[in-house]
Amino acid sequence: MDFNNVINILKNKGYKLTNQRKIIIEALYFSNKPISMEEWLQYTKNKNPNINLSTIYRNIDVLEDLGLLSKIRPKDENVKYALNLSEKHSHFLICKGCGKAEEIECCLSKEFQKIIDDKEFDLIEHNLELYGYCKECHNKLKKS
Amino acid sequence: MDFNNVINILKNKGYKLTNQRKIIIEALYFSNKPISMEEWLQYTKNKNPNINLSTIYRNIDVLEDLGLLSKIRPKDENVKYALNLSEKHSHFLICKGCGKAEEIECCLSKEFQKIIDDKEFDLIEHNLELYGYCKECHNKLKKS
DNA sequence: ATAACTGCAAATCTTTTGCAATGAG
DNA sequence: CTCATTGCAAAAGATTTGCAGTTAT
Repeated sequence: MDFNNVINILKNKGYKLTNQRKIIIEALYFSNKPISMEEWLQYTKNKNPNINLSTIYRNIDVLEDLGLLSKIRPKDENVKYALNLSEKHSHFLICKGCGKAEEIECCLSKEFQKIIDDKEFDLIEHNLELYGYCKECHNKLKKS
Repeated sequence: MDFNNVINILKNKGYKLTNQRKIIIEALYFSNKPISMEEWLQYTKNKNPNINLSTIYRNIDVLEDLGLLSKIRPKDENVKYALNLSEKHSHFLICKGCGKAEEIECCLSKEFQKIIDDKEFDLIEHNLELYGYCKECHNKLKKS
């Protein structure tokens, strides 16, 4: 999905495209990894120093309403945000080294599914975050 | 693992067993579901009205140090806490109706594992939370 | 006895909100 | 023109911290 698609989804739902909103979405769109609120604010302030924190928070609501936002909540760090651009249900492989996150498609194992079925549990949604080191960071670590 | 085991783990690491700490741990131990900070404080205040919020927060650090704490962070609710009593890596099936959580053992699917291996991603840890309705809540919902 | 622990109050950090001004459609 | 959006400042909520007094070992 390219950037204009995102903007169209926004407009089709009746939201206005303000300069701030465009920058706020760009920040996520052009980052190759989920970003913290601090990084988000920094990016946007670079493009428009007047952008206010509360504007970002309000746009989080907008992006959630559009179903375009992924929130990632590592155990030991602040929440991070990313655009959710694939229609398929997916999860992130998150590198503990460089922070890069890659979306991968989800498949709960059959064994898992069986356990859940046996309990007659009606599964509605799930959240899976995978942490480790990407190939590049792994190689760097080995060298040092 | 029974309650005394938990206390022994605590003492073996050199922590003291104070009245407050005992109550704080009891609250988690005797709850059949992960509890919010609010519920946690309420339980402890019932047993000892002087217990302070910051004491609970400080004991979170202790329990984490002991590797006994699970934090569950639903998308739309506050963090919830539970004791992590099984040695095996496991995850929670969390009921959106009654809040009850059941630990289940984890098994990432082979397909999943293959995707990760193909990327040469060095997986260190993962976090999986499953939400839905338990049998009882599901039945109740159907009736109404 | 003494080091760990706690309560309290204040500090810090994150997120939300009311309101008046601004700007997109 | 009109209503959504924004900036600002203040509020609310969550978590942490310094300190002096208390308690388990």
